[in-house]
Amino acid sequence: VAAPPHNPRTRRAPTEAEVLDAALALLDAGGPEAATIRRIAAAVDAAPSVVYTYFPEQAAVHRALVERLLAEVAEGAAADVSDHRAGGAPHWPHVVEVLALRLRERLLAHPGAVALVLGDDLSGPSARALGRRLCELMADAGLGADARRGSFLITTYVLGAIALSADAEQFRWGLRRVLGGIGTRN
Amino acid sequence: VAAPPHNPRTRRAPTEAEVLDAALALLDAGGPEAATIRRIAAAVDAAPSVVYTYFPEQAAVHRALVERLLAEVAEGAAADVSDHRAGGAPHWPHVVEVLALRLRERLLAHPGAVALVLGDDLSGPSARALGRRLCELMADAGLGADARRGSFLITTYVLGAIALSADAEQFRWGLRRVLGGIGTRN
DNA sequence: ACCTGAACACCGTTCAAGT
DNA sequence: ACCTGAACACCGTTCAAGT
Repeated sequence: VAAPPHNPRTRRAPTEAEVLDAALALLDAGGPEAATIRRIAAAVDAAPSVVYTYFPEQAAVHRALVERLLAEVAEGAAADVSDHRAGGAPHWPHVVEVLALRLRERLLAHPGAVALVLGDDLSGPSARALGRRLCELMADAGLGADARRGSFLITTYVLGAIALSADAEQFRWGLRRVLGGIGTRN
Repeated sequence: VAAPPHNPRTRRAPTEAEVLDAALALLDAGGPEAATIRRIAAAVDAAPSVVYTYFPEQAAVHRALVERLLAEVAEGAAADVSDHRAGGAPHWPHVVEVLALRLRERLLAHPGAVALVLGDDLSGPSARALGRRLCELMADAGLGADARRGSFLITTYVLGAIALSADAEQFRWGLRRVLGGIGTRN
């Protein structure tokens, strides 16, 4: 019942989301070097050049994948932080810990994407939103001028630990020490 | 006065060190994607396959480059640590700080190699030697069973900061907080 | 026995040629 | 006007053919 695959008139052009879905599936199945433009195109049953309909170069596909992965984390973060501000207010280190664990979990679900995130300049909307949330938390914690540095330190630690494949226990231990170090007056 | 380049009898086969020199030069000049097996071979005026005389695959060239870069740092570290143990003994955080700054400096001299180090599993001799030195320092500091975790945390921070292009001031600030966090009883 | 370079199976990216 | 797929300039890797 499928349409004849070689007639352009019956073949619907793939969506940007379909292209990204295919890229992520290839990334999960075969790591970063499997998520080739040509294979992405083949996965959506199209010519290689269709990818260029949405992305000017391969790096743009990578950026879009990073954005997609960080978007969920950023949304969750927004909710957590406003909960924190409104309600009973657990200690800020706990909120950061939840955030960090969520980010790690999200990335470990797509190990092939780790290299992409590490290579990213984190200038996308979701990366910026995450950084902003962290900054707010640090500022609320009374770090003042050091809030920016503190949030950068946390980001550094979380991504470094993921790059070095820290296990869950090591990750928690290090995170707590980092948070302790930030909280201590120098 | 140069020998005719196309006569194999007068063309000396390149050394492993010459191959690595060429690879590092290409890495410095054009980033990771410029250090191609074919371009490395061309730089030493040979056929692509000469690289396979010394390295079974491209990843082995990358590992060798990481090893070469870390070797200097590891040697310096050995000297610093034994100084620390023998002499007037500055605080261990100071020794770690020197070590961390040296590693950062060494890697920043070859920005193209940063991705290689982050992708490496740090199982080479120099990486292990560095890890051992850090562990000794942590153990001397009285961390006991946490020495291993502490040294891993430091490595995580240093590599993470390099990956995220932290500037010198941010690097020092974060490093001191990390060291402070390790030093504090939980 | 050894080393080469041509060959193979891929890449990312572009753009003339068809509809 | 639009989209395709052939073409271009590269890759990493292998191995028959020469010395």
